[in-house]
Amino acid sequence: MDAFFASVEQLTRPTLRGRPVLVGGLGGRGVVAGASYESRVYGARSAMPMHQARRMVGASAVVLPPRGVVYGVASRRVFETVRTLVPVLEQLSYDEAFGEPAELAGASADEVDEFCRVVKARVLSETGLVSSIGAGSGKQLAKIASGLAKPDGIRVVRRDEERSLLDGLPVRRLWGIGPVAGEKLHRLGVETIGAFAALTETEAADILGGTVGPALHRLARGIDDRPVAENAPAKQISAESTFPADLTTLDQLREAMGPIGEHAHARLLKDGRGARTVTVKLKKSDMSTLTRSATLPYATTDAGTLIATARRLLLDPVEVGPIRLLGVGFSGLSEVQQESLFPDLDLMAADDVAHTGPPPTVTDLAATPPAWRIGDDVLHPDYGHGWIQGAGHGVMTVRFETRASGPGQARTFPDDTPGLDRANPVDSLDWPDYVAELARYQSTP
DNA sequence: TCTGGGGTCCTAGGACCC
DNA sequence: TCTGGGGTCCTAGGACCC
Repeated sequence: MDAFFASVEQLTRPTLRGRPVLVGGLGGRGVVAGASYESRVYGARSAMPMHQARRMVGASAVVLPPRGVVYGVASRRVFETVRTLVPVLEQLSYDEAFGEPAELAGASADEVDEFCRVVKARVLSETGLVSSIGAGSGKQLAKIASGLAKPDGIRVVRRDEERSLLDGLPVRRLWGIGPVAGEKLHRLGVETIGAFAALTETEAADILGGTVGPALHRLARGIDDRPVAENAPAKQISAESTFPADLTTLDQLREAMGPIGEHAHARLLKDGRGARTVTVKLKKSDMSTLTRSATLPYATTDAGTLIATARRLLLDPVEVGPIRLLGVGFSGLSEVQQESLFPDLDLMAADDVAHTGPPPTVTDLAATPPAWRIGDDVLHPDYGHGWIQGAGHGVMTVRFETRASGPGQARTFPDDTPGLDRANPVDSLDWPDYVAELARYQSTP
């Protein structure tokens, strides 16, 4: 998908179409998670510090916090659509997947191109989102081709052009060569995939390690017979959070562990499996990370056990230095049987919880409801679904629009306007059946 | 005002077992 | 009476991906 997060924002908030949109953390330590093509013109890119991207784009930048649930639903719809044409998909992320449609075995480049056209058109008509498709003899080439196809394109790499295409590309374009490997190769004067391919396998192994080196060397030579396979179940479930300012005491870390541990635990419950190993991750102010882990004798879904284990693993900032990020991970995931050896004790414990309730969380203790923030979805009894364009000084500006409404009007209200309520962000993606029907009718030749 | 959050895979040392 | 080899599990760190 092209500029996926930003494109979903532009789809569901039509006023943003044609404008430089940046999606990501708004705080001082946020980075860009999605940049629309209009913002890329100014040099903004994913993973760039948000303040830097905002400065590059200037006053016209629209900066929005990520709406993960909306992207999740959009992503599901995209791949459900693709699956009708390519049943086996290997999903790489929210917005990218490999497929190897059986009917294209032995097909000509023109036939592959035509197939891609059908997929792209189907994704657009079903979801309203623009995609790019790359095709080649293996996953590495398909991936490179899809990068070349962007935006809104198709690129089919024929066998007889593989070598010349690969040879000229910077070695960093090889999937698996990151900043460290790229720098190692640069120091040795190896700048292109062709130059890397020209090394011996032994040299590749010496530079990049005995496993990774030869594997990447084969890819650089265009040898890529890795299968396309459905994703395996997750091996690890984690949550982490970067603090607005570094934490300097163990007490602060212990307190911060609550919501982060609960977040990770909620996702574990959603997965349905239990975890045996708890890992705590601490990122220091110099960006280096420390991890500590502990393995329990059995897998569990119990929040108390898992979070208490995580708390025991914390290190004291007085000893290790200020901490900017805390993370908790659960691994060693397996089905856990619900039957207990001690049902009576469990009943008593459940009774306990019923009487005392769960311990209060940080959010419970905040007396006031969370304030309206830029990007929030709202519902007004007369004007319908909208999003907050600006907030502060006791007033807020809401633009009433969704994917279905087209560009809408902005109105300004006092913060405490009765009837103005939080809305389900996913509703902004709604596309009434009759509109979809009409779109299909109009696109039929 | 530097650098998010959620993942996978690899390496390497040590414990432990046969 | 000084010491092999293979295997698994656990822990910690790091590269890389989107």
